[in-house]
Amino acid sequence: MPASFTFPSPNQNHLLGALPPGEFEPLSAQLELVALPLGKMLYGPDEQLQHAYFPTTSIVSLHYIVESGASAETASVGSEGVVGISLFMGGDTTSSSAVVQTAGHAYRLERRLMKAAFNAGGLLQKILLRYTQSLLTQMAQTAVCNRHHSVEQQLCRSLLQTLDRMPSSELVMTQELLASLLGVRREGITVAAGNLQRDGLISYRRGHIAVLDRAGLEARSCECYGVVKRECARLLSDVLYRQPLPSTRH
Amino acid sequence: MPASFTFPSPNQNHLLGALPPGEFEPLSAQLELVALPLGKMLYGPDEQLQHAYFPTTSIVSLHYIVESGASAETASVGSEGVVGISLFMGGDTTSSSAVVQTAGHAYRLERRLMKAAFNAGGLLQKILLRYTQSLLTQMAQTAVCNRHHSVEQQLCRSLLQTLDRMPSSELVMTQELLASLLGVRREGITVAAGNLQRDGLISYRRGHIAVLDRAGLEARSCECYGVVKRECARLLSDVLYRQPLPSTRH
DNA sequence: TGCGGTCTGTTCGTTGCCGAACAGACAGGT
DNA sequence: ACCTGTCTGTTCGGCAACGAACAGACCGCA
Repeated sequence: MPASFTFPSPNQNHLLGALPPGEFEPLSAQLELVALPLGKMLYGPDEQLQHAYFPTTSIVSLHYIVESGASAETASVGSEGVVGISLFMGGDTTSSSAVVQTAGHAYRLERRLMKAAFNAGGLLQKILLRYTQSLLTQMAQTAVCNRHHSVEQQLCRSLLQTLDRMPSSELVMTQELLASLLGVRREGITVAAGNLQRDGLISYRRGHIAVLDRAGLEARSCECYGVVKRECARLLSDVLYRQPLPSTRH
Repeated sequence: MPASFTFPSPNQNHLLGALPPGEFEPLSAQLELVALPLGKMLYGPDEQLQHAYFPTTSIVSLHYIVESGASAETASVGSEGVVGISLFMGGDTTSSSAVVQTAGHAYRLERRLMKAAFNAGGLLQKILLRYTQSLLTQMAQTAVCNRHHSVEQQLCRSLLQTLDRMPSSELVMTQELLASLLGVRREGITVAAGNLQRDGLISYRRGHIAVLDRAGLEARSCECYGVVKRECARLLSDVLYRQPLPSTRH
């Protein structure tokens, strides 16, 4: 990716923002801006998706619940992506579920309109395929990370990935939530977060985490954070049109 | 999926075999049958892919090597799929590598011809997108499996997945290879495989594993085996044309 | 028939995470 | 100001997998 590459302003969706005006205009009338509260399930396992969601300020976690009741995140989606891949890839359902991890907003597009927009070809189709490829990378890396990296490393990664999608350095998430995302015990997060706080990297109180030393977090994170971020940027940098959306939008 | 659904004969590639004659004919001249020896690396991390591979009798493992040197499989591809997704999804490279896990044959298609065939639309495009969706499921499930399931459960899953792609119940793989696929120590496989042999589910000698009790393996495997298999069948059952390829092909 | 390399079995101690249970601390509502 | 529910901190034992090192077994080849 070119050194000059930067992500678009964080209060819009990058995929939609990458469309040229001529392609965005017909779509804009079909998009509906919705608020996504923390914990809302956009779809569950094997459930017919009704909409695709293009997050702007929200973050959605794709995760899977095993028979024993434990769960694990397989990927997360923010303003750089879209939730509901299976609508255009085919199948209409997935075995995983999608849950709002950080409250915020998203544009949503009705099922059939999403399919039609994809099938129309154009830049949108190319962008969506590229994004799907980056999602593959993210899932593959999550698999590797779950196998080989410690809870503390994964916590750093998760915090950084969330931070990248937030306007401020203040994250709103409890240790309980972090534990369920990583698929570990809450106590494990308490210990790891305690270490990070002791060393001055973060500070937190009851569900609010402030990142004090971003570089420090990166140093203690596993390689997975960088791998996913670079790959995502590389895949999308040359298809992103990067014209800001009209400032009227939220 | 309909109860009557069965996979096509295992000595051909299911995706290619699903094409109607009119779509397969122009493609067939561009396909090249190649032998894939055990251990051959089809591509490495960030390496420009030169071909897409449609396995017939071979099995290819997609895996990632972490900085510490450890590795883990993120997905595997047999005759039900294709290696080289990124050629049509975009990006042309991935951060993972592809290594032959079971020797055999595959049809390969040169990079630009693969892109052209995909961009021509038609059933092939739809099939490839569906397959990509099933690959997403497989990777997500691998992530979850790595987090929550024991070595023995994962060993059972891995054996079953390999078995499904083999004509016989005789697998050719050392414990060392299985360990590197699952991303665990070889000793862990020795113990787990020892237990399975003691209980009469498998029997093995120096790199050859015979499955004696398939149902027993399924019972001791984690849910992931079934989830991936069902989802793969569901996604592909309604696009597979299922006309056998001419018997001249290998 | 013997040699050599590969594959498998087994031994230590160690460690990171789990499972359960409980105590304290903070925030927000009424 | 209180009370209640939620969030965080800490304890214990237990276990699965790790890391390293080595012994034995088997196969193929010379």
